[in-house]
Amino acid sequence: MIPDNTKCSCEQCELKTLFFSHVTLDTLSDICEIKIEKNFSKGNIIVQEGEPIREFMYLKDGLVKLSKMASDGKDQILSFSKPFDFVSLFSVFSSDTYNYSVTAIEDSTTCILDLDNVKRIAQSNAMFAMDLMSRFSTATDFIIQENLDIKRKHLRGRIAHVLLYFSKRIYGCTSFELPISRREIAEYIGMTTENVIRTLSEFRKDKILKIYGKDIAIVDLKRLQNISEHG
Amino acid sequence: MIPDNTKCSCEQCELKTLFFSHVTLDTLSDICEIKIEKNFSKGNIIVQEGEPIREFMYLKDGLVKLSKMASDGKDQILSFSKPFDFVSLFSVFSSDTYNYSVTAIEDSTTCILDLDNVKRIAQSNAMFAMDLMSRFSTATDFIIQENLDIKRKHLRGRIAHVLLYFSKRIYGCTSFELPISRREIAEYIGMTTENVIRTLSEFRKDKILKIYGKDIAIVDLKRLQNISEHG
DNA sequence: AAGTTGTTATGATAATTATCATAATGTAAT
DNA sequence: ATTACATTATGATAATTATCATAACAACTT
Repeated sequence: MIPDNTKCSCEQCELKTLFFSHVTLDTLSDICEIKIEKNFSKGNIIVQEGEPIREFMYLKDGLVKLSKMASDGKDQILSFSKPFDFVSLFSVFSSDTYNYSVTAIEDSTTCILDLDNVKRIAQSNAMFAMDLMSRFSTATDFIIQENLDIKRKHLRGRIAHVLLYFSKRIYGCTSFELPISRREIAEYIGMTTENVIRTLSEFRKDKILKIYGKDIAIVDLKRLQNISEHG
Repeated sequence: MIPDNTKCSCEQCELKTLFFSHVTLDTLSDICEIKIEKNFSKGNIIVQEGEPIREFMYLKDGLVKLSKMASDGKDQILSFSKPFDFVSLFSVFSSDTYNYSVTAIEDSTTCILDLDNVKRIAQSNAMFAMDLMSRFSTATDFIIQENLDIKRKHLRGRIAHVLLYFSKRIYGCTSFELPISRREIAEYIGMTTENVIRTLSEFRKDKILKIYGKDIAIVDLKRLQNISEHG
Protein backbone atom coordinates (compact mmCIF):
# COMPACT_ATOMS: atom_id res chain seq x y z
CA MET A 1 0.00 0.00 0.00
CA ILE A 2 1.23 3.47 -0.81
CA PRO A 3 -0.86 5.92 1.24
CA ASP A 4 -0.31 9.29 -0.27
CA ASN A 5 -2.04 12.50 0.67
CA THR A 6 -1.37 14.01 -2.68
CA LYS A 7 -3.07 17.26 -3.32
CA CYS A 8 -5.39 17.18 -6.25
CA SER A 9 -7.44 20.00 -7.57
CA CYS A 10 -11.14 19.37 -7.22
CA GLU A 11 -11.84 22.05 -9.77
CA GLN A 12 -10.36 19.81 -12.43
CA CYS A 13 -11.65 16.56 -11.03
CA GLU A 14 -13.50 14.72 -13.75
CA LEU A 15 -15.58 12.93 -11.16
CA LYS A 16 -16.99 16.16 -9.81
CA THR A 17 -19.78 16.53 -12.32
CA LEU A 18 -20.74 12.90 -11.90
CA PHE A 19 -20.97 12.78 -8.16
CA PHE A 20 -21.60 16.32 -7.15
CA SER A 21 -23.65 17.92 -9.85
CA HIS A 22 -26.31 18.81 -7.34
CA VAL A 23 -24.00 20.12 -4.68
CA THR A 24 -23.19 23.83 -4.35
CA LEU A 25 -19.64 25.00 -4.90
CA ASP A 26 -19.39 25.91 -1.24
CA THR A 27 -20.42 22.44 -0.13
CA LEU A 28 -18.07 20.95 -2.68
CA SER A 29 -15.10 22.83 -1.32
CA ASP A 30 -16.08 21.77 2.20
CA ILE A 31 -15.97 18.18 1.05
CA CYS A 32 -12.78 18.52 -0.93
CA GLU A 33 -10.87 20.24 1.82
CA ILE A 34 -10.87 17.09 3.89
CA LYS A 35 -10.55 14.55 1.10
CA ILE A 36 -7.61 12.18 1.02
CA GLU A 37 -6.19 10.52 -2.03
CA LYS A 38 -4.56 7.14 -1.63
CA ASN A 39 -2.63 5.07 -4.13
CA PHE A 40 -2.67 1.30 -4.12
CA SER A 41 -0.29 -0.85 -6.12
CA LYS A 42 -1.63 -3.81 -8.04
CA GLY A 43 -2.44 -6.67 -5.67
CA ASN A 44 -2.95 -4.57 -2.53
CA ILE A 45 -6.08 -4.65 -0.47
CA ILE A 46 -8.06 -1.41 -0.38
CA VAL A 47 -10.70 -2.49 2.09
CA GLN A 48 -11.06 -5.73 3.97
CA GLU A 49 -14.44 -7.37 4.51
CA GLY A 50 -15.58 -7.14 8.10
CA GLU A 51 -13.83 -3.85 8.75
CA PRO A 52 -15.95 -0.97 10.04
CA ILE A 53 -16.96 1.50 7.37
CA ARG A 54 -15.60 4.90 8.30
CA GLU A 55 -15.03 6.39 4.90
CA PHE A 56 -16.83 7.15 1.75
CA MET A 57 -14.51 6.09 -1.02
CA TYR A 58 -14.56 6.16 -4.77
CA LEU A 59 -12.17 4.97 -7.41
CA LYS A 60 -10.42 7.72 -9.29
CA ASP A 61 -8.09 5.65 -11.36
CA GLY A 62 -7.23 1.98 -11.88
CA LEU A 63 -9.19 -1.24 -11.60
CA VAL A 64 -10.34 -3.22 -8.57
CA LYS A 65 -12.05 -6.50 -7.73
CA LEU A 66 -14.77 -6.99 -5.16
CA SER A 67 -14.55 -10.33 -3.39
CA LYS A 68 -15.77 -12.26 -0.43
CA MET A 69 -14.33 -15.22 1.42
CA ALA A 70 -16.67 -18.19 1.70
CA SER A 71 -16.90 -20.27 4.85
CA ASP A 72 -14.58 -22.86 3.29
CA GLY A 73 -11.86 -20.23 2.99
CA LYS A 74 -12.13 -19.89 -0.78
CA ASP A 75 -12.47 -16.47 -2.35
CA GLN A 76 -15.33 -15.59 -4.63
CA ILE A 77 -15.14 -12.57 -6.88
CA LEU A 78 -18.35 -10.56 -7.18
CA SER A 79 -17.42 -8.04 -9.80
CA PHE A 80 -14.81 -5.65 -11.07
CA SER A 81 -15.03 -1.89 -10.82
CA LYS A 82 -13.41 0.80 -12.83
CA PRO A 83 -13.41 4.56 -12.21
CA PHE A 84 -16.82 6.20 -12.12
CA ASP A 85 -18.08 3.16 -10.26
CA PHE A 86 -18.07 3.50 -6.53
CA VAL A 87 -15.83 1.42 -4.38
CA SER A 88 -17.36 1.57 -0.94
CA LEU A 89 -20.63 1.40 -2.72
CA PHE A 90 -22.61 -1.42 -1.36
CA SER A 91 -22.54 -1.65 2.33
CA VAL A 92 -22.29 2.08 3.01
CA PHE A 93 -25.96 2.76 3.54
CA SER A 94 -27.10 -0.55 4.92
CA SER A 95 -24.32 -1.86 7.10
CA ASP A 96 -21.63 -0.55 9.39
CA THR A 97 -19.02 -3.03 8.23
CA TYR A 98 -17.84 -3.89 4.75
CA ASN A 99 -19.52 -6.99 3.34
CA TYR A 100 -16.86 -7.41 0.68
CA SER A 101 -13.15 -6.88 0.23
CA VAL A 102 -11.82 -4.55 -2.44
CA THR A 103 -8.42 -5.25 -3.99
CA ALA A 104 -6.49 -3.31 -6.61
CA ILE A 105 -5.90 -5.45 -9.72
CA GLU A 106 -4.19 -2.53 -11.41
CA ASP A 107 -2.41 0.38 -9.78
CA SER A 108 -5.29 2.39 -8.42
CA THR A 109 -6.09 5.71 -6.85
CA THR A 110 -8.99 6.23 -4.49
CA CYS A 111 -10.41 9.47 -3.21
CA ILE A 112 -11.62 9.19 0.35
CA LEU A 113 -14.18 11.43 2.01
CA ASP A 114 -15.46 11.43 5.53
CA LEU A 115 -18.53 9.20 5.60
CA ASP A 116 -20.45 11.21 8.19
CA ASN A 117 -19.83 14.29 6.11
CA VAL A 118 -21.22 12.69 2.99
CA LYS A 119 -24.18 11.31 4.91
CA ARG A 120 -24.90 14.75 6.29
CA ILE A 121 -24.91 16.22 2.82
CA ALA A 122 -27.14 13.44 1.54
CA GLN A 123 -29.58 14.04 4.37
CA SER A 124 -29.85 17.72 3.65
CA ASN A 125 -29.53 17.59 -0.11
CA ALA A 126 -32.05 15.21 -1.59
CA MET A 127 -30.94 15.68 -5.17
CA PHE A 128 -27.50 14.48 -4.16
CA ALA A 129 -29.08 11.52 -2.35
CA MET A 130 -31.06 10.71 -5.48
CA ASP A 131 -27.90 10.86 -7.57
CA LEU A 132 -26.24 8.41 -5.21
CA MET A 133 -29.25 6.13 -5.30
CA SER A 134 -29.32 6.14 -9.07
CA ARG A 135 -25.63 5.23 -9.37
CA PHE A 136 -25.98 2.64 -6.68
CA SER A 137 -28.95 1.08 -8.42
CA THR A 138 -27.19 0.99 -11.78
CA ALA A 139 -24.11 -0.68 -10.32
CA THR A 140 -25.93 -3.36 -8.35
CA ASP A 141 -28.29 -4.05 -11.23
CA PHE A 142 -25.27 -4.70 -13.41
CA ILE A 143 -23.79 -7.15 -10.92
CA ILE A 144 -27.06 -9.05 -10.59
CA GLN A 145 -27.55 -9.15 -14.35
CA GLU A 146 -23.97 -10.28 -14.93
CA ASN A 147 -24.31 -13.11 -12.41
CA LEU A 148 -27.51 -14.35 -14.04
CA ASP A 149 -25.84 -14.26 -17.42
CA ILE A 150 -22.78 -16.22 -16.32
CA LYS A 151 -24.87 -18.75 -14.41
CA ARG A 152 -26.68 -20.02 -17.50
CA LYS A 153 -23.53 -20.65 -19.52
CA HIS A 154 -21.14 -23.56 -19.79
CA LEU A 155 -17.41 -23.26 -19.23
CA ARG A 156 -16.57 -22.14 -22.74
CA GLY A 157 -19.36 -19.59 -22.72
CA ARG A 158 -18.24 -18.25 -19.36
CA ILE A 159 -14.64 -17.81 -20.44
CA ALA A 160 -15.80 -16.13 -23.65
CA HIS A 161 -18.03 -13.89 -21.57
CA VAL A 162 -15.22 -12.78 -19.28
CA LEU A 163 -12.83 -12.12 -22.16
CA LEU A 164 -15.47 -10.02 -23.91
CA TYR A 165 -16.15 -8.19 -20.67
CA PHE A 166 -12.54 -7.10 -20.31
CA SER A 167 -12.22 -6.40 -24.01
CA LYS A 168 -15.35 -4.30 -24.35
CA ARG A 169 -16.15 -2.86 -20.97
CA ILE A 170 -12.73 -2.37 -19.45
CA TYR A 171 -10.16 -1.90 -22.19
CA GLY A 172 -12.16 -1.09 -25.29
CA CYS A 173 -9.74 -3.11 -27.36
CA THR A 174 -9.43 -6.67 -28.67
CA SER A 175 -5.84 -6.87 -27.35
CA PHE A 176 -5.19 -6.37 -23.69
CA GLU A 177 -3.20 -7.58 -20.73
CA LEU A 178 -5.39 -9.67 -18.48
CA PRO A 179 -5.34 -7.94 -15.08
CA ILE A 180 -6.09 -11.11 -13.16
CA SER A 181 -4.76 -14.65 -12.91
CA ARG A 182 -6.47 -17.79 -14.21
CA ARG A 183 -7.36 -18.60 -10.64
CA GLU A 184 -9.13 -15.27 -10.25
CA ILE A 185 -11.10 -15.87 -13.44
CA ALA A 186 -12.15 -19.16 -11.89
CA GLU A 187 -13.17 -17.38 -8.70
CA TYR A 188 -15.29 -14.99 -10.69
CA ILE A 189 -17.15 -17.42 -12.94
CA GLY A 190 -17.32 -20.39 -10.58
CA MET A 191 -15.15 -23.07 -12.16
CA THR A 192 -11.77 -24.63 -11.40
CA THR A 193 -8.47 -23.02 -12.28
CA GLU A 194 -7.49 -26.03 -14.35
CA ASN A 195 -10.55 -25.73 -16.52
CA VAL A 196 -9.99 -22.03 -17.05
CA ILE A 197 -6.48 -22.78 -18.28
CA ARG A 198 -7.69 -25.68 -20.41
CA THR A 199 -10.46 -23.66 -22.02
CA LEU A 200 -8.10 -20.79 -22.81
CA SER A 201 -5.73 -23.32 -24.39
CA GLU A 202 -8.61 -24.67 -26.47
CA PHE A 203 -9.44 -21.18 -27.70
CA ARG A 204 -5.79 -20.75 -28.64
CA LYS A 205 -5.74 -24.05 -30.53
CA ASP A 206 -9.01 -23.09 -32.27
CA LYS A 207 -7.34 -19.85 -33.32
CA ILE A 208 -9.90 -17.74 -31.50
CA LEU A 209 -7.25 -16.17 -29.28
CA LYS A 210 -3.55 -15.48 -29.23
CA ILE A 211 -2.13 -15.90 -25.76
CA TYR A 212 1.27 -14.97 -24.34
CA GLY A 213 0.97 -15.34 -20.60
CA LYS A 214 -1.44 -12.60 -19.56
CA ASP A 215 -1.41 -10.89 -22.96
CA ILE A 216 -4.57 -11.76 -24.80
CA ALA A 217 -5.50 -10.93 -28.36
CA ILE A 218 -8.95 -11.79 -29.62
CA VAL A 219 -8.43 -13.00 -33.16
CA ASP A 220 -11.90 -14.26 -34.04
CA LEU A 221 -14.29 -11.89 -32.29
CA LYS A 222 -17.41 -13.20 -34.01
CA ARG A 223 -16.74 -16.74 -32.94
CA LEU A 224 -15.99 -15.66 -29.38
CA GLN A 225 -19.26 -13.73 -29.25
CA ASN A 226 -21.08 -16.74 -30.61
CA ILE A 227 -19.55 -19.01 -27.95
CA SER A 228 -20.46 -16.49 -25.27
CA GLU A 229 -24.06 -16.43 -26.40
CA HIS A 230 -24.72 -20.03 -27.47
CA GLY A 231 -21.60 -22.08 -26.73
CA MET B 1 -55.37 -10.55 -11.93
CA ILE B 2 -57.90 -9.05 -9.58
CA PRO B 3 -57.47 -5.28 -9.68
CA ASP B 4 -59.22 -3.93 -6.66
CA ASN B 5 -59.24 -0.37 -5.44
CA THR B 6 -60.01 -1.44 -1.94
CA LYS B 7 -59.90 1.31 0.60
CA CYS B 8 -57.40 0.69 3.30
CA SER B 9 -56.63 2.95 6.17
CA CYS B 10 -53.12 4.27 6.03
CA GLU B 11 -53.32 5.14 9.70
CA GLN B 12 -53.33 1.45 10.49
CA CYS B 13 -50.93 0.41 7.76
CA GLU B 14 -48.11 -1.55 9.32
CA LEU B 15 -45.82 -0.53 6.49
CA LYS B 16 -46.21 3.13 7.26
CA THR B 17 -43.56 3.31 9.92
CA LEU B 18 -41.16 1.37 7.80
CA PHE B 19 -41.42 3.38 4.65
CA PHE B 20 -42.53 6.75 5.77
CA SER B 21 -41.08 7.35 9.21
CA HIS B 22 -39.46 10.55 7.98
CA VAL B 23 -42.47 11.90 6.15
CA THR B 24 -44.87 14.38 7.77
CA LEU B 25 -48.44 13.34 8.37
CA ASP B 26 -49.60 15.87 5.78
CA THR B 27 -47.30 14.43 3.13
CA LEU B 28 -48.35 10.95 4.11
CA SER B 29 -52.02 11.71 3.57
CA ASP B 30 -51.15 13.30 0.21
CA ILE B 31 -49.49 10.06 -0.77
CA CYS B 32 -52.19 7.82 0.61
CA GLU B 33 -55.03 9.70 -1.02
CA ILE B 34 -53.91 8.56 -4.44
CA LYS B 35 -52.70 5.11 -3.53
CA ILE B 36 -54.24 2.08 -5.16
CA GLU B 37 -54.32 -1.40 -3.72
CA LYS B 38 -54.29 -4.34 -6.10
CA ASN B 39 -54.76 -8.00 -5.42
CA PHE B 40 -53.04 -10.67 -7.46
CA SER B 41 -53.91 -14.35 -7.30
CA LYS B 42 -51.13 -16.91 -7.13
CA GLY B 43 -49.52 -17.32 -10.52
CA ASN B 44 -50.41 -13.92 -11.92
CA ILE B 45 -47.89 -11.45 -13.25
CA ILE B 46 -47.60 -8.22 -11.30
CA VAL B 47 -45.13 -6.48 -13.54
CA GLN B 48 -43.62 -7.62 -16.81
CA GLU B 49 -39.97 -6.99 -17.67
CA GLY B 50 -39.57 -4.37 -20.37
CA GLU B 51 -42.69 -2.45 -19.38
CA PRO B 52 -42.27 1.23 -18.59
CA ILE B 53 -42.11 2.02 -14.88
CA ARG B 54 -44.94 4.34 -14.03
CA GLU B 55 -45.65 3.31 -10.48
CA PHE B 56 -43.94 2.96 -7.19
CA MET B 57 -45.12 -0.33 -5.81
CA TYR B 58 -44.59 -2.28 -2.64
CA LEU B 59 -45.79 -5.62 -1.42
CA LYS B 60 -48.31 -5.45 1.39
CA ASP B 61 -49.16 -9.09 1.65
CA GLY B 62 -48.22 -12.36 -0.02
CA LEU B 63 -45.09 -13.65 -1.73
CA VAL B 64 -43.61 -12.91 -5.16
CA LYS B 65 -40.78 -14.03 -7.37
CA LEU B 66 -38.49 -11.79 -9.40
CA SER B 67 -37.47 -13.32 -12.71
CA LYS B 68 -35.94 -12.56 -16.04
CA MET B 69 -36.17 -14.31 -19.38
CA ALA B 70 -32.82 -15.23 -20.89
CA SER B 71 -32.14 -14.92 -24.61
CA ASP B 72 -32.82 -18.64 -25.03
CA GLY B 73 -36.37 -18.13 -23.74
CA LYS B 74 -35.74 -19.80 -20.40
CA ASP B 75 -36.73 -18.07 -17.19
CA GLN B 76 -34.27 -17.40 -14.42
CA ILE B 77 -35.46 -16.55 -10.94
CA LEU B 78 -33.48 -13.84 -9.17
CA SER B 79 -35.03 -13.87 -5.77
CA PHE B 80 -38.23 -14.02 -3.78
CA SER B 81 -39.74 -11.10 -1.92
CA LYS B 82 -42.08 -10.99 0.99
CA PRO B 83 -43.84 -7.98 2.52
CA PHE B 84 -41.56 -5.22 3.80
CA ASP B 85 -39.37 -5.83 0.76
CA PHE B 86 -40.03 -3.56 -2.13
CA VAL B 87 -41.41 -4.89 -5.33
CA SER B 88 -40.61 -2.25 -7.91
CA LEU B 89 -37.42 -1.88 -6.06
CA PHE B 90 -34.58 -2.27 -8.41
CA SER B 91 -35.07 -0.49 -11.62
CA VAL B 92 -37.03 2.45 -10.20
CA PHE B 93 -34.16 4.87 -9.77
CA SER B 94 -31.86 3.72 -12.54
CA SER B 95 -34.07 2.74 -15.45
CA ASP B 96 -37.35 3.73 -17.03
CA THR B 97 -38.39 0.16 -17.78
CA TYR B 98 -38.55 -2.87 -15.51
CA ASN B 99 -35.50 -5.09 -15.79
CA TYR B 100 -37.30 -8.00 -14.19
CA SER B 101 -40.75 -9.51 -14.04
CA VAL B 102 -42.58 -9.89 -10.76
CA THR B 103 -45.07 -12.74 -10.32
CA ALA B 104 -47.26 -13.63 -7.37
CA ILE B 105 -46.37 -17.09 -6.03
CA GLU B 106 -48.96 -16.70 -3.28
CA ASP B 107 -52.07 -14.52 -3.30
CA SER B 108 -50.60 -11.07 -2.93
CA THR B 109 -51.59 -7.48 -2.32
CA THR B 110 -49.59 -4.56 -3.62
CA CYS B 111 -49.95 -0.93 -2.73
CA ILE B 112 -49.28 1.35 -5.66
CA LEU B 113 -48.20 4.98 -5.45
CA ASP B 114 -47.59 7.46 -8.21
CA LEU B 115 -43.88 7.27 -9.05
CA ASP B 116 -43.45 10.96 -9.83
CA ASN B 117 -45.07 11.77 -6.53
CA VAL B 118 -42.69 9.53 -4.62
CA LYS B 119 -39.73 10.90 -6.53
CA ARG B 120 -40.81 14.43 -5.72
CA ILE B 121 -40.97 13.61 -2.04
CA ALA B 122 -37.58 11.92 -2.17
CA GLN B 123 -36.07 14.97 -3.84
CA SER B 124 -37.38 17.33 -1.23
CA ASN B 125 -37.07 15.05 1.78
CA ALA B 126 -33.58 13.68 2.06
CA MET B 127 -34.26 11.57 5.13
CA PHE B 128 -36.91 9.73 3.16
CA ALA B 129 -34.46 9.30 0.29
CA MET B 130 -31.91 7.91 2.71
CA ASP B 131 -34.48 5.48 4.09
CA LEU B 132 -35.18 4.26 0.57
CA MET B 133 -31.50 3.92 -0.16
CA SER B 134 -30.91 1.92 2.97
CA ARG B 135 -33.74 -0.52 2.23
CA PHE B 136 -32.65 -0.76 -1.36
CA SER B 137 -29.09 -1.49 -0.34
CA THR B 138 -30.13 -4.17 2.13
CA ALA B 139 -32.32 -5.95 -0.41
CA THR B 140 -29.77 -5.97 -3.24
CA ASP B 141 -26.99 -6.98 -0.88
CA PHE B 142 -29.07 -9.96 0.14
CA ILE B 143 -29.63 -11.02 -3.47
CA ILE B 144 -25.94 -10.75 -4.30
CA GLN B 145 -24.93 -12.63 -1.16
CA GLU B 146 -27.52 -15.34 -1.79
CA ASN B 147 -26.31 -15.85 -5.36
CA LEU B 148 -22.70 -16.19 -4.21
CA ASP B 149 -23.75 -18.71 -1.60
CA ILE B 150 -25.72 -20.88 -4.02
CA LYS B 151 -23.03 -20.71 -6.67
CA ARG B 152 -20.43 -22.49 -4.57
CA LYS B 153 -22.66 -25.45 -3.66
CA HIS B 154 -23.45 -28.73 -5.36
CA LEU B 155 -26.97 -29.87 -6.19
CA ARG B 156 -27.72 -31.33 -2.78
CA GLY B 157 -26.37 -28.27 -1.01
CA ARG B 158 -28.43 -25.98 -3.23
CA ILE B 159 -31.66 -27.85 -2.59
CA ALA B 160 -30.94 -27.87 1.13
CA HIS B 161 -30.24 -24.16 0.94
CA VAL B 162 -33.56 -23.38 -0.77
CA LEU B 163 -35.54 -25.51 1.66
CA LEU B 164 -33.89 -23.79 4.61
CA TYR B 165 -34.56 -20.42 3.01
CA PHE B 166 -38.29 -21.07 2.80
CA SER B 167 -38.36 -22.70 6.20
CA LYS B 168 -36.47 -19.99 8.06
CA ARG B 169 -36.88 -16.78 6.14
CA ILE B 170 -40.35 -17.14 4.68
CA TYR B 171 -42.44 -19.43 6.84
CA GLY B 172 -40.58 -19.63 10.11
CA CYS B 173 -41.53 -23.27 10.41
CA THR B 174 -40.04 -26.65 9.51
CA SER B 175 -43.31 -27.68 7.84
CA PHE B 176 -44.64 -25.61 4.98
CA GLU B 177 -46.27 -25.78 1.60
CA LEU B 178 -43.73 -25.09 -1.10
CA PRO B 179 -45.03 -22.02 -2.98
CA ILE B 180 -43.22 -22.94 -6.19
CA SER B 181 -42.87 -25.93 -8.51
CA ARG B 182 -39.78 -28.09 -8.89
CA ARG B 183 -39.16 -26.35 -12.18
CA GLU B 184 -39.10 -22.97 -10.45
CA ILE B 185 -36.65 -24.25 -7.85
CA ALA B 186 -34.49 -25.31 -10.77
CA GLU B 187 -34.81 -21.84 -12.32
CA TYR B 188 -33.71 -20.29 -9.05
CA ILE B 189 -30.65 -22.39 -8.26
CA GLY B 190 -29.54 -23.18 -11.82
CA MET B 191 -30.04 -26.90 -12.24
CA THR B 192 -32.45 -29.11 -14.19
CA THR B 193 -35.97 -29.90 -13.04
CA GLU B 194 -35.21 -33.63 -13.10
CA ASN B 195 -32.32 -33.20 -10.71
CA VAL B 196 -34.38 -31.09 -8.35
CA ILE B 197 -36.98 -33.87 -8.21
CA ARG B 198 -34.33 -36.54 -7.87
CA THR B 199 -32.54 -34.74 -5.06
CA LEU B 200 -35.79 -34.17 -3.16
CA SER B 201 -36.53 -37.89 -3.54
CA GLU B 202 -33.09 -38.70 -2.15
CA PHE B 203 -33.73 -36.50 0.87
CA ARG B 204 -37.03 -38.32 1.37
CA LYS B 205 -35.33 -41.73 1.14
CA ASP B 206 -32.63 -40.53 3.54
CA LYS B 207 -35.39 -39.52 5.96
CA ILE B 208 -34.31 -35.89 5.94
CA LEU B 209 -37.67 -34.76 4.57
CA LYS B 210 -41.24 -35.86 4.40
CA ILE B 211 -42.81 -34.93 1.09
CA TYR B 212 -46.43 -35.01 -0.03
CA GLY B 213 -46.55 -33.11 -3.28
CA LYS B 214 -45.77 -29.54 -2.35
CA ASP B 215 -46.08 -30.15 1.39
CA ILE B 216 -42.63 -30.35 2.89
CA ALA B 217 -41.68 -31.28 6.42
CA ILE B 218 -38.06 -31.04 7.48
CA VAL B 219 -37.48 -34.06 9.70
CA ASP B 220 -33.72 -33.90 10.21
CA LEU B 221 -32.91 -30.21 10.37
CA LYS B 222 -29.33 -30.68 11.53
CA ARG B 223 -28.51 -32.92 8.62
CA LEU B 224 -30.15 -30.55 6.15
CA GLN B 225 -28.14 -27.66 7.56
CA ASN B 226 -25.00 -29.74 7.30
CA ILE B 227 -25.71 -30.58 3.67
CA SER B 228 -26.41 -26.94 2.93
CA GLU B 229 -23.08 -25.92 4.40
CA HIS B 230 -20.75 -28.76 3.43
CA GLY B 231 -22.69 -31.19 1.25
C1' DA C 1 -65.70 -39.55 -20.42
C1' DA C 2 -62.00 -38.60 -23.16
C1' DG C 3 -58.40 -35.67 -24.25
C1' DT C 4 -54.90 -32.13 -23.38
C1' DT C 5 -51.46 -30.23 -20.69
C1' DG C 6 -48.26 -29.67 -16.94
C1' DT C 7 -46.07 -31.56 -12.90
C1' DT C 8 -43.87 -35.19 -10.48
C1' DA C 9 -41.16 -39.27 -10.82
C1' DT C 10 -37.40 -42.69 -12.09
C1' DG C 11 -33.87 -44.98 -14.93
C1' DA C 12 -30.25 -45.25 -18.49
C1' DT C 13 -26.92 -42.88 -20.82
C1' DA C 14 -24.20 -39.02 -22.39
C1' DA C 15 -21.98 -34.71 -21.53
C1' DT C 16 -19.78 -31.72 -18.57
C1' DT C 17 -16.83 -30.55 -14.95
C1' DA C 18 -13.79 -31.55 -10.93
C1' DT C 19 -10.02 -33.89 -8.91
C1' DC C 20 -5.54 -35.73 -8.80
C1' DA C 21 -0.95 -36.17 -10.60
C1' DT C 22 2.92 -34.26 -12.74
C1' DA C 23 5.77 -30.82 -14.84
C1' DA C 24 7.38 -26.51 -16.89
C1' DT C 25 7.74 -21.79 -16.21
C1' DG C 26 7.94 -17.56 -13.72
C1' DT C 27 8.72 -14.63 -9.65
C1' DA C 28 10.35 -13.19 -5.30
C1' DA C 29 13.43 -13.74 -1.44
C1' DT C 30 17.79 -14.91 0.60
C1' DA D 1 22.70 -18.70 -7.88
C1' DT D 2 19.57 -21.29 -5.35
C1' DT D 3 15.63 -22.07 -2.82
C1' DA D 4 10.83 -21.49 -2.18
C1' DC D 5 6.46 -20.71 -3.90
C1' DA D 6 2.77 -19.52 -6.98
C1' DT D 7 1.15 -19.74 -11.77
C1' DT D 8 0.46 -21.96 -16.05
C1' DA D 9 -0.04 -26.24 -18.38
C1' DT D 10 -1.66 -31.01 -19.76
C1' DG D 11 -3.40 -35.75 -19.17
C1' DA D 12 -5.97 -39.47 -16.87
C1' DT D 13 -9.65 -40.52 -14.14
C1' DA D 14 -13.55 -39.83 -11.14
C1' DA D 15 -17.54 -37.26 -9.83
C1' DT D 16 -21.22 -34.48 -10.96
C1' DT D 17 -24.85 -32.99 -13.74
C1' DA D 18 -27.69 -32.89 -18.03
C1' DT D 19 -30.27 -35.15 -21.50
C1' DC D 20 -33.42 -38.40 -23.20
C1' DA D 21 -37.01 -41.72 -22.54
C1' DT D 22 -40.94 -43.24 -20.23
C1' DA D 23 -44.78 -43.21 -17.05
C1' DA D 24 -47.97 -42.03 -13.30
C1' DC D 25 -50.82 -38.53 -11.79
C1' DA D 26 -53.41 -34.22 -11.27
C1' DA D 27 -55.84 -30.22 -13.14
C1' DC D 28 -58.44 -28.46 -16.57
C1' DT D 29 -61.07 -28.35 -21.13
C1' DT D 30 -64.16 -29.92 -24.30
